[in-house]
Amino acid sequence: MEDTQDKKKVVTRFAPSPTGHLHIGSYRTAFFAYLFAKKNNGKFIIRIEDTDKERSKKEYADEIFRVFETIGIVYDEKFIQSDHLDRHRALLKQLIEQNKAYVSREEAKDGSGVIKDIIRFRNPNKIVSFTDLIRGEISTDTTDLGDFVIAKNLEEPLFHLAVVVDDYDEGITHVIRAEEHIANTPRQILIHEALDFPVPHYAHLPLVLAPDKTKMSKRKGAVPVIEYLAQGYMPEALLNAICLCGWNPGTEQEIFSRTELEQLFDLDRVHRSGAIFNEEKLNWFNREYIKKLSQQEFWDHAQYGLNSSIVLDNEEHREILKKLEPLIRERMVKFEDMQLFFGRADGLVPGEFDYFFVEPSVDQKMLVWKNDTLENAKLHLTKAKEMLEQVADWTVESIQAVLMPYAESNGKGNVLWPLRVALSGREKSPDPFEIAAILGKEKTLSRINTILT
RNA sequence: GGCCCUAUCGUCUAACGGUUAGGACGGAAGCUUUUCAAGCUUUAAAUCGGGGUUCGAUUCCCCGUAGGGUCACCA
Repeated sequence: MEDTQDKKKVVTRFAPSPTGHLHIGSYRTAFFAYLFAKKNNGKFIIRIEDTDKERSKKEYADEIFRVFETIGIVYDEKFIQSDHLDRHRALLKQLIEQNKAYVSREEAKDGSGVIKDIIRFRNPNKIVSFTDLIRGEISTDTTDLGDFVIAKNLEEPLFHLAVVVDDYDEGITHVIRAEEHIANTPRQILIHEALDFPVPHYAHLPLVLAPDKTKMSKRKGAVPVIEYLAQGYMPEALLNAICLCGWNPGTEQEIFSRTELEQLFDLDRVHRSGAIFNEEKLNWFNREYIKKLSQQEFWDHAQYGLNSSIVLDNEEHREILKKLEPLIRERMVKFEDMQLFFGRADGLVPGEFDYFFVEPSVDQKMLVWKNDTLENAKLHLTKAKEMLEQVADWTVESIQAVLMPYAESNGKGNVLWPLRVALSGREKSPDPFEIAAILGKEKTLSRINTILT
């Protein structure tokens, strides 16, 4: 495991600015930086870039930490950029003293006409090239950039300076960030050189795109990751889906454990082109992960989406709920769907499965299967009732065993449809055997009876 | 517009220069114990265009085209 002494330990970072909710794209960047560090036995740090005091909000920074926590991205260290303001100022001063930057009196760009001092970097106007770990050689003639601004004034250093100083101070070896930063890299390399800091490795990740193939933004309906979590997507599923957007290990495997990812991930298999995040596929991932949950785990999660008073306020109903597990598990996309099945806390929105708890009102016309008649439907129901009364061992299997021969000789639809409707009152539901088994003998028979009388 | 980046099914993607261009999601059809869901089977669907290089290009090079990113006293 021991690396050669001269080989520096890998340190990556995720450096968001807390100016809004972070979406899939940002967390993918974070996760890739994390995975790369893990893969190389290195360190992953998070740095909140809050140099823009007007736009940065503590609540957004808190949200990032909270999402990291629930999603399970652990960082080895965390930094708040504004804590290092003095250091940034000192180096700004140093650059000016060394004549590598200068104070420039200019009219404010906001149109106010105010004349003030800003600090510009003395651009050596040369070709800067670097090897991007994902894209290869990228070179830029920095002459086009001019003497770019690195501080608002002596007291307020800006992004480019702060990033370079912090990356150096925090020992960052690999800057892994989104593609939109490619154009910033030459500037930052110039500052590294001016400060006599070693230049880190860079890897620019492709963008996660909105469905219209442009950069994701709130305006285009980018869903904050915290929102996905709130909807009851499993963190593991979310991360799995995020991770496979722009990267894959070259095999046909799609479901990965965290450990597998930490071993398999590599920058050289990250794509160069942007990708649209496929929410349908996220749904599929989530369902796959739900399937794998133990009973206990399933209910721990399901608890989250469940707030139906009709279910929770009644001991007997809570028992029924437990029996419903297989049915809801195979119908559920995300845990928020518990509300779809069982209604909301206020009881105003009905749940799809309410009939398991409360006797449904049944539309007589719905009882009739295709071209059959209501008389026949009732006849079959009567027969079914008689047969069911004889069932001693009330399980799906025995109920089915008793009913099926009759259904087969009289037309399955003709018999089973009215029975299912009688029990559920719905056009769509699980099959009558399952409903009957969960309802219990007594309720099943009484529901049929209600229809018949 | 300048600079930079990118280009395989609708979407995410696989393919030492040699494959019937593979998989997944989604779609369609069918099967299964009516309907719903699940499951199973089958199926449609792609190498942006033009030139090279080569015995042979999805793959390498060039030119187009298209898309994207970026051009702040934001990050």
